Amino acid sequence: MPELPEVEVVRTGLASLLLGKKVVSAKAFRADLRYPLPDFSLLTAYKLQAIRRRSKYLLFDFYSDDQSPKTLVWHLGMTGQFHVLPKAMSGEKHEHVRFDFDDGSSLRYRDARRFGFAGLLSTADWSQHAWFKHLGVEPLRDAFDVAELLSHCRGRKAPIKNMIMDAHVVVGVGNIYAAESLFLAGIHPARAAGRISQKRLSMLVTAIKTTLAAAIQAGGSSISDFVQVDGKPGYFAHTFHVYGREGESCMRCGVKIRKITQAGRSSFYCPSCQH
DNA sequence: CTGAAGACCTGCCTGC
DNA sequence: TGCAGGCAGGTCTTCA
Repeated sequence: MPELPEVEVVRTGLASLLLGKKVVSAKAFRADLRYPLPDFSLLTAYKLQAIRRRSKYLLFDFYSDDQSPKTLVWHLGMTGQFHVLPKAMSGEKHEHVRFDFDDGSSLRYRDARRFGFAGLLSTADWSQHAWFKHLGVEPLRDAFDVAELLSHCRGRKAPIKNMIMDAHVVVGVGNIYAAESLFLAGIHPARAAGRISQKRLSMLVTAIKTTLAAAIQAGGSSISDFVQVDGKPGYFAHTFHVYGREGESCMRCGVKIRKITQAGRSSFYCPSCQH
């Protein structure tokens, strides 16, 4: 389900419901998702102190009075969903993990395609884990600027779309927001990254920040099966400029939107507005 | 090193 | 109505 904005919306939703609660029990209903799952029962009697986000990962910080702090790391893959439901409510289809808290609420993880994954790490050194060690900058931070992007693009022949979707370069930009950002910046998705002027890369940096921030503001736009943490369907209608609009008219110039395949993924663009 | 392609899974939509 | 085929938000591994 998620690109960065959706993960951020899930983060704030879960934080509003669960911070300060103590884990009474925690268990998985299968041994693995994408990777083997950790022993969630180790979190019993821990309290949830904070929920952070790095890239598309959620970081749940737990503490206890007599044991060292732990950080539960979670990636939602393509179809992962967290719901907070009453403890008594029965499990849903594809529910793989549940955490019960001391106030009677219950956090459930569903994931039809099981591309999600989780790990239980020490709070002191989670960032040294292989999942995080080589990640690029956060797109909404000041550290993501034209100099940073230029340093990765210089001399590269790979298409710019692949470059901005590469988590070593900048994190959190998925297929949908890559397409939308490139439209806003007027850059063709297949253009070689090393052959784009600094001025246009600068516009791209701004477009990525604007697009992601707007999507977070809208409550996480994109996904047809996006569901809010209270379990209610939470599909926020959102009009994209190019994503999913093959054959329809460009909102800016009227020319028909085209679709191509890059690195096995669909790319949408306006042949008149993007070069 | 770079870049492309395949793999992991299930659900849903399209077309015959 | 049934069923094969294609496609889907992400990431990692393999191969040329």
